[in-house]
Amino acid sequence: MTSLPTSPAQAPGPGTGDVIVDWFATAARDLPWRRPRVDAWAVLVSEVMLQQTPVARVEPVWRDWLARWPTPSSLAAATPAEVIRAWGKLGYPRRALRLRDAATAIAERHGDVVPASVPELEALPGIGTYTARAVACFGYGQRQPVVDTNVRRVVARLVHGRAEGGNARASDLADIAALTPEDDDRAVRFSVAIMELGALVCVAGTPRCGACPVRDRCAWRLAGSPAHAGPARRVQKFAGTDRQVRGRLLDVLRAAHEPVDAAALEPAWDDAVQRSRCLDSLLTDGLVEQTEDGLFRLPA
DNA sequence: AATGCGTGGTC
DNA sequence: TGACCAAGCAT
Repeated sequence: MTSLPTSPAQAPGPGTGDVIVDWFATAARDLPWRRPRVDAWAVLVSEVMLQQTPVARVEPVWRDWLARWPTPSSLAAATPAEVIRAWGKLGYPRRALRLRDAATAIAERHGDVVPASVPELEALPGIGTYTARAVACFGYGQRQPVVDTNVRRVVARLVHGRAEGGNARASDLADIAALTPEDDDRAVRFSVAIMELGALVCVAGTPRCGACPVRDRCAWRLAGSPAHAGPARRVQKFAGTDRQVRGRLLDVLRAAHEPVDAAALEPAWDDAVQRSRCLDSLLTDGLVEQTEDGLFRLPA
C-alpha cells in the first residue's frame, strides 16, 4: 500500500479558521483602532499609517491625528505642511499626502463618508488591494478576504508547507476563502485573527510554533519545517540612499517654520549632487515647495 | 515585475 | 554591528 497522496496545496482541514478565531479571542492585542465605535475613517487612517510601519510607532500619531482631523473634510482643509508635520517620523511621508488627497476625494465625491465598496476604496489615492479590503472588513464589518504580508506567510506555511510568504499571488484570495468560517460574523473576525497570528506567532524570523493554535495541522511543520527554497530576498539598503537623504532634508524643513535657503539644507547631507537630486525629487513629489524668492519650505 | 520610498527597533 | 524586519502602494 502506497502512502496517501499528498497535494502540496491541500487545505489543513475543516475548522481551521474557527480554531484561529477562537485563539484570537484570547490572544489579541488591545489596539485602539479595534475598539467598538471606531468609525471607518479612523480605520482607514490606521491602515494607511500601518503600511510598512510598526504598530507601536503608529499608536500615538493615530490618536493625535484623529483628535485633530476627525473627518475626511477636516483633513482635506489642512495644508500639506500641517499634514507632513503631523505625520512625524512614521516614514514614507508621501503616504501623508495621499491620505490627504484621499480625504479630499471622500469629501468631494462621497459626501464626507468613507465609501464601503472595495472598488470605490481602491480608486482612492494610496489605497490598494490590501487597504481597501481592510477598510471594508474592519471598518464596515464586511466579509472580505484581507491579505497582507502576515497572511501570506501564514498561508504559505499552514497550507502550502513553504517557509516564506513571498509576493502577492492571484491565488491568495482563494487560499484565504478556503480557510474562512461560514458564519459571517466569524469570517470578519477571522480576517483580523489570521493577521494577528502572523504578527504575534507565525512571525518572519523564528516562528513561535509552541504558541500556535494550528501547529498540529500546519503543512510546513508536518513537512519538517524545511528552510526556504530559493534565493533570499534582498534587504533594501538605507544608509547612503536617496531615501536617507530625503529624510534628512525633510527633517530640516519640518523643524523650520520659515522658508530656508539652499545653504540651510547643506548640513543635511555632504554630497551636493545627491542633495540636489533629492531636493528635486521632494519638489516633484509635492513634499517640498519653492517660494517666489527661491526659498524652500513644506507646501503651504 | 522590479524598484523606490523612511524610520527605528531587535537580536 | 549590521542584517533583518514592520498591517503596501505606485510606477
